Amino acid sequence: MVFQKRTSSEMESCGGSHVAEMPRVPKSARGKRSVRKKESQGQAMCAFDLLATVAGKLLDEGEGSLGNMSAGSPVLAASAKDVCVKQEQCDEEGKHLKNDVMDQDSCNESALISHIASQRLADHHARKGEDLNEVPKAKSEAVDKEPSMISCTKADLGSNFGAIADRWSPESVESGAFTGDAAANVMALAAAAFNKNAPDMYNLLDPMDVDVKPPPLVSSDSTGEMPLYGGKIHRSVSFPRGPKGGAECSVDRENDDDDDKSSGCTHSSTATNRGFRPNCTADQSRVKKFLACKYRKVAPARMHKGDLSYSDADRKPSFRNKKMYYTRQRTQRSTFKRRKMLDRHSTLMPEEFAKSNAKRTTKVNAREPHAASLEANKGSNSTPFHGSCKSNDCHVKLKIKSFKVPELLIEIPETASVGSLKKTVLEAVNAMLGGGLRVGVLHHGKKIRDDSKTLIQAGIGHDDMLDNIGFSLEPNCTRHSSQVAAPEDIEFLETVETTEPLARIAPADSSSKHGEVDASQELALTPLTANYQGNDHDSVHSPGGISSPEKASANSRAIVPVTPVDSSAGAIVPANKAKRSAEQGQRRIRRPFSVAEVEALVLAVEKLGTGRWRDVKLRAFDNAKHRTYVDLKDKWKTLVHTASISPQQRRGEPVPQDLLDRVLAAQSYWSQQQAKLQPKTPPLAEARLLT
DNA sequence: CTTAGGG
DNA sequence: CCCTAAG
Repeated sequence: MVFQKRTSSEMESCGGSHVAEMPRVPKSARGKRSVRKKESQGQAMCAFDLLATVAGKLLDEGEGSLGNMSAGSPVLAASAKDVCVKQEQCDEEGKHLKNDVMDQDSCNESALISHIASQRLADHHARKGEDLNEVPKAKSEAVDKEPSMISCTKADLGSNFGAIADRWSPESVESGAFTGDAAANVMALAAAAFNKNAPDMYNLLDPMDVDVKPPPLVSSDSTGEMPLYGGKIHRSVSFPRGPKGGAECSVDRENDDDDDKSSGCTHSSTATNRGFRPNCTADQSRVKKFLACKYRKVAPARMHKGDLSYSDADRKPSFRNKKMYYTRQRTQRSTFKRRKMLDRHSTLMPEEFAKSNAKRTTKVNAREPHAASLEANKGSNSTPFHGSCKSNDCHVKLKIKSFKVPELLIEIPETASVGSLKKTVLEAVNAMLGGGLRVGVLHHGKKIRDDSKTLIQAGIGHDDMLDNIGFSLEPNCTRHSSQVAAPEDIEFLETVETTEPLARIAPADSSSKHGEVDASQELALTPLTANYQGNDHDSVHSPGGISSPEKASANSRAIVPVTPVDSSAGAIVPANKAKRSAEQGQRRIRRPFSVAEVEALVLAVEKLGTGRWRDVKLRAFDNAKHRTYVDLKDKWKTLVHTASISPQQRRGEPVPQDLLDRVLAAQSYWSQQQAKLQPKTPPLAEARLLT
């Protein structure tokens, strides 16, 4: 039982209700990663799970607990304890279970807390003679099915605090989304209850290892914190505490999905559903070469299994399979990475790709994993090029009206709808673009391969018949052609929020100048894609906003690839074995952090502290496929630096001063925090040195 | 793989 | 951003 001891000071300042992040103590102190919370998944059911576990245990217990219950004693507490004891007794399985439960710890602390709180309240009232009937009854129900646990809570709450309940819809309870006010109220109540029943509370909390961490530097207030990138929404509620003006106690609540309807904070990027943002974010991030093999060896066929079970397991854990479930869960991460690597390593095995997609894709016909496969033809595809170039001086003016996409071969079942056809094509194109393209130049029908040649050398001059020149998009790039955005770029564009899915990739337009219309419509119509949009938009309206829809329609822009690919796009794989191998050594393109990103980063660091970059990533940039934790760390580094230099010396998109201030504040706070915990024998050591 | 730092 | 040593 990992029972993080509270610092006495923390106890005082927080009245025992403090739940904050644990600073990353020097490696060892923090324990193995196994204990690391799987923040990225199953957060919704964390609290749920515990309850479920309890319920399950209770069921197994049989009469014992039931009797307990009718007695009106804090069932939850009792059972929780029970579970613990039991777990300790049990061997293997028990351990797993226990660990797993703890694994989830912080994932949904507040959910637990609030739940507990309400439970407490209910108990409280029950003891006072109120709701005597209702409460026990609700509880017994709760033991039967986990869902009722929730409703029970709500019921209790409702009967006692109608006002709150009003704003606390079942959904919100379940998903953990409450409005700031409601949350505040609840939390206040919780706090009250907490104090009254502190001892009991501990019983509840301890087994959960409700992360006891030093107070976060800044606990977001009731306005709630809203990570910009996560698919989850962090709502923090802080309840007033003792005289100490220091850090606040905050219970951070991370809900993960579809909730938030009641929270009033709607943001495209928050409207995501975790189930859809699975592991497979076809991460383009760089992965060390060897790993791929390594992983492949380790878990060859596991992938599918894990993947497929993911959503299910995630949403509907079963008591019985708990062990299995968590095991899988644990596996997931590596699965994710694995996929990343496979991705990186050129081609994804069609099967896997398709399969994993089929799972999340509502559209892709499950029976037809290879709903669409395409093949781009190897050769270059000449393009209709309207060389309307006037020449003046030594400049050659070219006007490219459109590019022709390399030939694509698409297979789709006859039964497929036109919509899905469109989508498939779109995906195919995107996939291809994502796979990398290169621009070829044709002159008099001949390919000019030597990139170093000057135009003149190549024979392209003003007096040249410009009609003789042509461009082509070629699959399989060794992208050195600056013309085409690197896959990451594409991703970026896509994520930047623009809606144009892809502008004009089709042959010369025939009617509409806004080629993107079609595509975007398509996207919009596809729930699936819509989801991605939410998911993948890692940056929310970057202030410095890169692209705007209009931009895309500029006719000069022959190509504006915006790939919805990534994670889930389609069951298509660029047939052209886009060999990215060459790009192995390619430096990633530079993507300056937007203010929004910076803010998200700051927010996350304020809460998690420095030195937990992986967590920060997961928390605030989970959806930003680029932006590795190393990036975040680096960014923080530069932010700190930036903050410490004069504004005049800063470059790039100016970061709001207040953000920088927060950076400094957080930086110093956490470094202190670290210093405090670091020296295990600081006093002694120093003393010695001094003597 | 993650962290932490230097480059 | 990249690269690496450590853990």
